[in-house]
Amino acid sequence: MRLTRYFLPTLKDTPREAEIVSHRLMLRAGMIQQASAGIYSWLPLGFTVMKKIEQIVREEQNRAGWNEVLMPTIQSADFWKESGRYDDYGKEMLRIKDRHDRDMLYGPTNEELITDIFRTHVRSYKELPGRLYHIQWKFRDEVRPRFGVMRGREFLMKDAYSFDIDFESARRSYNRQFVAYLRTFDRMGLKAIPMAADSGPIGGDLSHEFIILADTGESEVFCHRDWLTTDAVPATIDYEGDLQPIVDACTARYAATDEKHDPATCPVAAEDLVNTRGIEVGHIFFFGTKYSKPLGAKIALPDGTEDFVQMGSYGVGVSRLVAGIIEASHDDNGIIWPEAVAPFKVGIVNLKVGDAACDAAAESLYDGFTTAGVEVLLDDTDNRAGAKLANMDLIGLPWQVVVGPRGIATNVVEVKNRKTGEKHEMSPEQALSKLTA
RNA sequence: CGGAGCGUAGCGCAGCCUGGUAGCGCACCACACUGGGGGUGUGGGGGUCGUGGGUUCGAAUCCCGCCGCUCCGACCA
Repeated sequence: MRLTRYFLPTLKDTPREAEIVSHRLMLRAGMIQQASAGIYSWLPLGFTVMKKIEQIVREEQNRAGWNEVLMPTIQSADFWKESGRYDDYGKEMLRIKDRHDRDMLYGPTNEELITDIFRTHVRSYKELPGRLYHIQWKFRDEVRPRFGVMRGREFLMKDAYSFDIDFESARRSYNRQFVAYLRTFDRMGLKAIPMAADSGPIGGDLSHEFIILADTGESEVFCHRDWLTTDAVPATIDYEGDLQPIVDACTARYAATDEKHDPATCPVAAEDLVNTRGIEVGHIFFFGTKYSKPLGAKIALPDGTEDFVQMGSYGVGVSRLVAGIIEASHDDNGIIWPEAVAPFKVGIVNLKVGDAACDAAAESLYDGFTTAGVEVLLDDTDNRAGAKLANMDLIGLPWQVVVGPRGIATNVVEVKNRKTGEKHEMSPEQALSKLTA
C-alpha cells in the first residue's frame, strides 16, 4: 500500500476526550473515529488490525473443534421472553420495535438464539458434543461507556457455545476452549493469565477470565509472581487427547480476580503475591442447564430417557483486544504492533520523494516486498523526514526501512526494529532478504 | 444512576468574570527557501461561538430549558 493512496488521518495533538493510552493512540494513529458515546467507526488501519485479530481467533476456534456460524444482531424478543431474560436484563439491552410493533432487540449476547438452533436440530446424544461459535457485533447499552473501544457500547465479540451430555463431557469442551484461549492470546503476543472467576449461581470451578496485565485495566487482580516470568502455552496441542493436565498445570499457579480472591484463604505467601490491574479479554464458563431448561433443549439419552443439555459459553472481546494489545505494547512514540496483528509488517520511508535514487530504491523495495507477499506500507508522501519518521513510529509497524539520499549514495538503507529501536544499515537487497525470510 | 466538568474553524485552545459584532497554535491552499526525527518566511481560505428561548440598543459573554460529550464512583466482553 502506498501512503498517498491510503486513508490514514493521523493526528499530532491528542483529542481531549481520550484519557487512556490506547484510546489516545488509536485516535492519533487514525484507527477509529467516534460516532457517538461508546460507538466507533473503524478506519482502514484499525479495521485491518481488528480483522487480523478476528482471524487468529477464528483459526484457533476452528482448530479446537468449533464450527463457525453467524447469528443476527437484531433478535426477536420472543426467545428472551421464553428464557426469562427479557425482563431480567434491564436497561443494558437495547430494545426496539419493528414496523409491526413487534418487540425486537439488538443482541447483547446469543445464548437464546444458539439454544434455539440447537434444540431445532439436535435430538440425540449421538450428535453431541455440539460446538458452535460466531463472531458478531453486540450492543450493550452501558451506563457509562469509556476508554474508547475498551468499553464501547457496540463491540465485536467471539462467542462460542458448547452442548454436552453430562458434566464430564462439558468439562472436556471447557478445557478445549481454555487451551484454545492460551494459544489465541499467545499468538497475538499477549500474556493472558487465566484467573479463577466468579461462576455465578451455578458454582463450581468452571469459570475463568483471561486477563492481560496493564495498569489501566478495569479489573483488580491477584496472581503468583511466577506468572510474570513464565509462559504457560505448550508448543503443540492434541485437542483429541487429554487436556486436563495442561489446564491443571495452568490453574495450579494462583491467579484470581478480586471478586474471587480472599486474603484469608489465598494459598500464596504475601511476598509472592502480585496485586495489580488487568484487562479482561476473554471469559469462559460452564452454566449447565440455565438456558436449556427454560428453552426446552432436550436430548435423548442412551437409555431412552430425555434430559436437558449441559451448556457452556466462551467469549473473546475482539474489538477490545485491539485496544488491549496497544495497552500492553506501546512506548512514548506510539504503538508497537506484535507482528501477528500488525496492519503491515514493513514500512518503507522514502525520506526524499523526488530524488531519483531514493525513488528508485524505495519503489524497488516496495515491489520486492509486494512480490514476496510481505505486507508493506510505502510512505511516498512529500512530508519532511522528521514528520515521516515520527508518523511511522506512531502507527507502530514492526519494521521500518528508511531510504534516504545520504545512504542510498553508497547503496545503504536503514532497517529499524520498532520494538527494540535497533537500527542496522545494509543494502536494499539485504533488507529485502532479511525481512522476507 | 449519583458526583464533577466541558461544548468557540478539521485538531488543541484563548476570549466569557467586567456584553460592543471572534482570535492564537497546528493542520489546509499558493509561492519561495529548505530537507536524516513533527522546518522558515510571505500571502490566503475556512467559524449560524452545541441548540431553543429570554434580558438588552446590542449576547460567544448574563439568565432559563434542552441536547451532546468526557471524567470519578456503583455495574459489565
